[in-house]
Amino acid sequence: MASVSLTFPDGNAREYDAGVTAAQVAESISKSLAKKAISATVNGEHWDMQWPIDSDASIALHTMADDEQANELVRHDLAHIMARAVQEIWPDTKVTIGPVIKDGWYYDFDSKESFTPEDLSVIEKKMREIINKREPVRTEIWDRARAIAHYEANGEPYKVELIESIPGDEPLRMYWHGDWQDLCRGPHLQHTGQVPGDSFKLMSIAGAYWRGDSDRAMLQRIYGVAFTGKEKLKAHLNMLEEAAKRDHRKLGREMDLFHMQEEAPGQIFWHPNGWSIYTELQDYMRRKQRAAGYVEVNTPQVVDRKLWEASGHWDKYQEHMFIVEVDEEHAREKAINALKPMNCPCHVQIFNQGMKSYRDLPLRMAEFGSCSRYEPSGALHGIMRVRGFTQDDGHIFCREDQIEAECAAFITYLSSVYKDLGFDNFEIMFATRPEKRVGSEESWDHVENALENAIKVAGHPYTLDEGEGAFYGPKLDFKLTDAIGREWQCGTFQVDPNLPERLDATYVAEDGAKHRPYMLHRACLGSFERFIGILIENSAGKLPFWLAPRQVVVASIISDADDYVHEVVAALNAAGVRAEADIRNEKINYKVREHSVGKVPVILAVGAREVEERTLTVRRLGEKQTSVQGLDDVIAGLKVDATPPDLR
RNA sequence: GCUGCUGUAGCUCAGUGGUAGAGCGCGUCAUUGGUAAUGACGAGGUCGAGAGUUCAAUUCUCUCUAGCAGCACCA
Repeated sequence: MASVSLTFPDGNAREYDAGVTAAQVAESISKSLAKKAISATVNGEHWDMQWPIDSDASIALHTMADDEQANELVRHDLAHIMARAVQEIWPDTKVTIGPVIKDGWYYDFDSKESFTPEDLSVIEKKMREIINKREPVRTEIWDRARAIAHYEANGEPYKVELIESIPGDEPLRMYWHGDWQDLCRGPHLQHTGQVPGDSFKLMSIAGAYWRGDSDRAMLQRIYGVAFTGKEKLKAHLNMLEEAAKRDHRKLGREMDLFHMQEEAPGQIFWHPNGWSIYTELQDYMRRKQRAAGYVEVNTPQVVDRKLWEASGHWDKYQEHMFIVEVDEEHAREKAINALKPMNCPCHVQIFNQGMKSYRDLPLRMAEFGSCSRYEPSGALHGIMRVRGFTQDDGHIFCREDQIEAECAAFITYLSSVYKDLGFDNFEIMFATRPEKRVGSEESWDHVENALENAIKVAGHPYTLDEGEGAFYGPKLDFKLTDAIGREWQCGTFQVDPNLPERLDATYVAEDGAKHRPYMLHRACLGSFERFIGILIENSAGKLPFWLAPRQVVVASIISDADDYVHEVVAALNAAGVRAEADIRNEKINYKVREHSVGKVPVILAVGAREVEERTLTVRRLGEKQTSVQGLDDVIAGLKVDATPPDLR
């Protein structure tokens, strides 16, 4: 019999009969390892304990201590165990797919009856029973005809469809957890008892389209989370609780920032506190973009369809547009307009006024552009996804040879803004030419190179998103990471030769002839609405002092201090600090609690001592400790805190 | 838009086929207190909108609307 040489992580090699399984290898080392082992890595591939090894290879055996492999297996086995549990409880249920995702797994089912949240604990209980049976997991390779016949006989049409979409030469692997069987690439654990029964939880039920296609059947998806130990599950559930506490919709109410109501779905009523954040942020952005060489413009909200037809939006984007029909009493013709969903066509109109010379390029045009988009109702989410929003929009009109420098400058600008706003980490996604595209290969080469070079000059790591660019040009998307590890796509940089063409934008070059400029679409925050939502959740409502709507409350302890309170408030306001007096007839404990809940960063308490000594007792949000400081020192310090980062 | 769930006082939520309750908040009064809730009293609701069933609907049914979770979209 042929033999194979297996090399272990410590560098030692051992000979085995060809076709040896990882389980047999583990057995040859020790009984306890054979029991504890969950899988192997063979030549870099995650390997089931049952799979045979036919040629020389490197091998590493895994136990539950190897988090990466253990998580994958536990979650994947739980997907199968859950599907088995569901089919045992509701035998008519048809199974589809159940992949591992971040922190857990899901499985999609087709079932006549809809699952309820109460069903989750029933399913969980059944899953634990299956785990406790410690039934073996086994696997076989089947040919297609047998597999299809099997699933047809069992009334599992989705599995049949899946098999038919798998390339013909690929072997089909079948897995059994006890008697329950599923088509699966593997690997899996050795038996169901290897799944820790106390480290998973079914989370929710939701609809999901078969194969992610909104034209196909709606299935029922059950989500679960799972880890290798119960402490890790607990930590995860705590994190979810923390995220719920930070929810901008909850904080928006508690801090009295904004509200939304039924009469204006997807649009925001900004209250004084929220609008203070908004205008502070906008003032900051205005200074930043002016410093970056932009001119600011403003364009109309209601624009005749003719312009949208010319730009192509009428054709491609109409279902997302608010159409405004004006039927004036004596008008012969009904005017049909649309609220602008984007600012770009309007910016081209400004560019097109008068003759532009190559000397005018690059022309950087910015607008805090209010856009209205009829987003699908299910897409709306607090102030993060709305129908009326304002972009920190900008368009750079330039020549092809200016793209690289403009892109590099934008990355610098964006880094500086994100850093000022408390986000040190962001990721760049570089989306390149898609299959369906316009323009010459040569021009795509140039433009893609320009973007790639710009990223390299910035020295920033990036991820290639191949084939995901627009049909007319490549783009960069900027994703920032918040305080609890969530990612948000905010900034974008897109190269567009198409719209200048459609709207006939030209400039006169050195040769005296008219040429087509490129148009670079770019946004840094994305929209003020979404970005403020992210700021709120990132800071859990404890915004940096300069952005906080209510910066200081001066609270009296006794009414004899009222005059001094007013004096301090006036002095702070004169120094550019948003301060207010709280001279209500309440105890200081009550005032401290109320303003702490309201996320006011600084509370200045004033009693007999402070009046006497002209001092203030300073308490910062989140700190138990207070300190007594002189009036002038406090004002000077807070004046600095209240200064936006770009003005310090 | 699709699947499922939800809509009761400003907020968080109980509850019922015979037109409603709690806590917090709000108002009034008393209390002048030293860093996360002083006490008493009081006001406050077309029970999301419309239709149907019923002697009677906040409760049951349907339609609409808005929100929530996910999907599909996306700044």
